[in-house]
Amino acid sequence: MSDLAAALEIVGSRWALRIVEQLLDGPQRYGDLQRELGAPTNMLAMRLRELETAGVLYRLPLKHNTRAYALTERGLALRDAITALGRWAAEQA
Amino acid sequence: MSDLAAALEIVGSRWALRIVEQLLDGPQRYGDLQRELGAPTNMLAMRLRELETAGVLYRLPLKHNTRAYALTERGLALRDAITALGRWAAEQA
DNA sequence: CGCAGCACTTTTATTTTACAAGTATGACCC
DNA sequence: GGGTCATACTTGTAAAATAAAAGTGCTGCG
Repeated sequence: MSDLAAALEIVGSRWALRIVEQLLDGPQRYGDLQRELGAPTNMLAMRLRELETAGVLYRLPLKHNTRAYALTERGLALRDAITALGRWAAEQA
Repeated sequence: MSDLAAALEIVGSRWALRIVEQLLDGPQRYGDLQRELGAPTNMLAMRLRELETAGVLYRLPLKHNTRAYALTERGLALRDAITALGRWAAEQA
């Protein structure tokens, strides 16, 4: 399996990269992500679980029963790829 | 819609980026892509059609009834994003 | 004409995603 | 200490994307 294929196994599903992009601005809570992305809530929950076990992000406990999601170093390392894709879309003819 | 979301609309489906990656090595025929990628043939046909209308690749007629698929300039511009993703997967801990 | 290779299409099953509604937990208020 | 509220999910079901397998339509060749 090529490197690209390996990457897509982790962040190739529909919302994964968008979640990471959102978290590049800093840790955010579940409801914030949901509002910003407009992702279905069950998809968001599933992706967050997958990305957590993949070591891309982690849960950051806050007060009460709330928590925030934050990128690990491995998650932050996706910045280059995300900006590259964003730039590509932006440089439309 | 963010730039990233726009990019994923075009190359966010499961095989799209892998097809482009394969074509970065130069134009290839349908059967070659199929063998290299191991993609289902109906998916391959559908993605090629979509990527063609998106201006990422074009059909290059060869002899007989055969043709090759080649990247447009817009397709070639995806190289940065693809290598960034590949590098990310390769730098695993 | 019959056959073989290539580039697909069609059909059907399985998985993924979307949409809507419901549940669990704890804080806050009285 | 019971009711209400916000947050973070889960559950159930429908729609869509993907996978797997077989079939179709061209050439060109002998």
